[in-house]
Amino acid sequence: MNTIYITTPIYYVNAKPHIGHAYTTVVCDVFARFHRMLGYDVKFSTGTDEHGKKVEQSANNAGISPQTFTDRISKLFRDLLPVLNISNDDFIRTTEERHKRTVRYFWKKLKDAGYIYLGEYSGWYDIRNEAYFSEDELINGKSPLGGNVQYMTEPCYFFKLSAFQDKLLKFYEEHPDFIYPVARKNEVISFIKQGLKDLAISRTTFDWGISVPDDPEHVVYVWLDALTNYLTVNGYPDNEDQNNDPFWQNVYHFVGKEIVRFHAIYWPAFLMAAGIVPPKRIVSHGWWLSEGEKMSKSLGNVQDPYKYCRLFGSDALRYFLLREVPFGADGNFSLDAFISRYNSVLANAYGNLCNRVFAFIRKHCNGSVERPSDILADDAKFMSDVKNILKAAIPLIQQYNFSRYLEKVEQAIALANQYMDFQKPWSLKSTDSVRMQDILFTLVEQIYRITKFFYPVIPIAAEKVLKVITPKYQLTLVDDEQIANTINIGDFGVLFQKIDPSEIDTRDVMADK
RNA sequence: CGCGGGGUAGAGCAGCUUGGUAGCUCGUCAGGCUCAUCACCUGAAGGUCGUUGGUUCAAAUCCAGCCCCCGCAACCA
Repeated sequence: MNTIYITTPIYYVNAKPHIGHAYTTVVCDVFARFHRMLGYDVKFSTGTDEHGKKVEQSANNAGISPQTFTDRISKLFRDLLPVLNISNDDFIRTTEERHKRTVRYFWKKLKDAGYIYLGEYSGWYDIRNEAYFSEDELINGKSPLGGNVQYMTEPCYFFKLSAFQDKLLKFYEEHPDFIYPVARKNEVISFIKQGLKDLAISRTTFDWGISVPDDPEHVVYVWLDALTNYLTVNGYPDNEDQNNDPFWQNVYHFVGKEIVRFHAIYWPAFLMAAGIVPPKRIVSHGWWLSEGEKMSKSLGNVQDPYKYCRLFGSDALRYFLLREVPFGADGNFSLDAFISRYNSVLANAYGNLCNRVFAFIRKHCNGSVERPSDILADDAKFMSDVKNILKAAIPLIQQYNFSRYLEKVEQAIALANQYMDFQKPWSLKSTDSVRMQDILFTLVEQIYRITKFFYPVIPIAAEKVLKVITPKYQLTLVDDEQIANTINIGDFGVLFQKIDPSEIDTRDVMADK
């Protein structure tokens, strides 16, 4: 059996989830559902990254302990999952015992292999902002953050990243699809070619982190801590032989473009040092602007995924996120565009198609249609056109091209509407009820096929439709499944209620300040 | 010479890897249908594909320069 292990990044608990977090998670969920339908054994994880100085400070500012603080924010991320209808198998928190154990084991592994050494970190330290800067970053003798600086040196563990420069470049060459898209890969390569310095992987200036084995003065650098979550979820180190693990061999890390470097450089280097094969794919997506501008709290334009789901349903948000922007590129999230796509595709084209066909069968065929004994040329063409379009859609998902995949699904929907208009079953009510039923059966059968392809993106609506057609529907894309020879259509309401733009205001969907 | 992304019909985008009738959604206009969520179907108008030059029988697509717009610049999620 084919296996695949799909991960979201673990989200930093410094702020509550916004549309960007929802996006990454939804992308992974669609990818996961799609692969399940293709018969893959899927492992799909997400979670929260909870250590680090920023979290410690935020907790202090809020007057609560870091653990209480992270419990609170982590819950917001966890609670978003059912709201978005996410089918994850695991939710990992870096503050969990299982993870701390993995990180310490992994650290020792790197150390025993000789890739960790104790050294000194020095630089210009901004005391007020607790951050180091290099000489050329200083502005008029002050830090870029405006604080006074002094030259400081502190003990620090380093990872011998410099030893991996050539190995990484060789690895990319041997695995040309490792980083998607190509633009990001080129960035990574040019970054490495500038030269890799050893990486500081411990801190002594704060406590909120996983203590370094045998040296509790230090806590593990948050990125080393965070990246290791992918191993924790996969059962490491109890399941130590990751190189022969079917999930690890097929792990896809979906990430935002801002963290490609950590996943495509540091992470493979850490793994190589520990004797574990690097992940199979780093798949990077772009960022969302909000109403044409960078999302920011001060502008008050942070799009709130909870509010979209509450107002329009998770299917609608999932559909919009995947359809609006070509995967990999930046996109603009606007309420107008959301409503426009929702109305034209979900309500008008697809929802109305289901409704007109099902309502017709209930009104004029006593709710039941039989498989036709005669297939006319028009029917055959319609069926094969739909089949060909849907078939062409499958590789698009495997290329992460979600928007073009949905374009294909929409093309198939348009074909069905065209077929019905052209065949005019309503004109046959009193003249040829057999032909009329044949047309409707053909339509239902194609709606069934199309809906299965729509399922990974809009699972709730799709299951409603499939269930109306047959209670024994199968969530699979592999076989050219035949539906029953008799179809009974039960009660069916409006699938996607149209949105009246005049009733919705951007204030209804922005996060509270 | 820091790195990267982008500039295609009124709006928003695809197409560029593998050169060869410029496509989609919304909007506009004109028809059709009346099964359906005033939905659906057909047709039309509208683009010298940022700019200049080059390669080629042929360039939105390849190459070079230029002009705008937008991100990112190593302990930072």
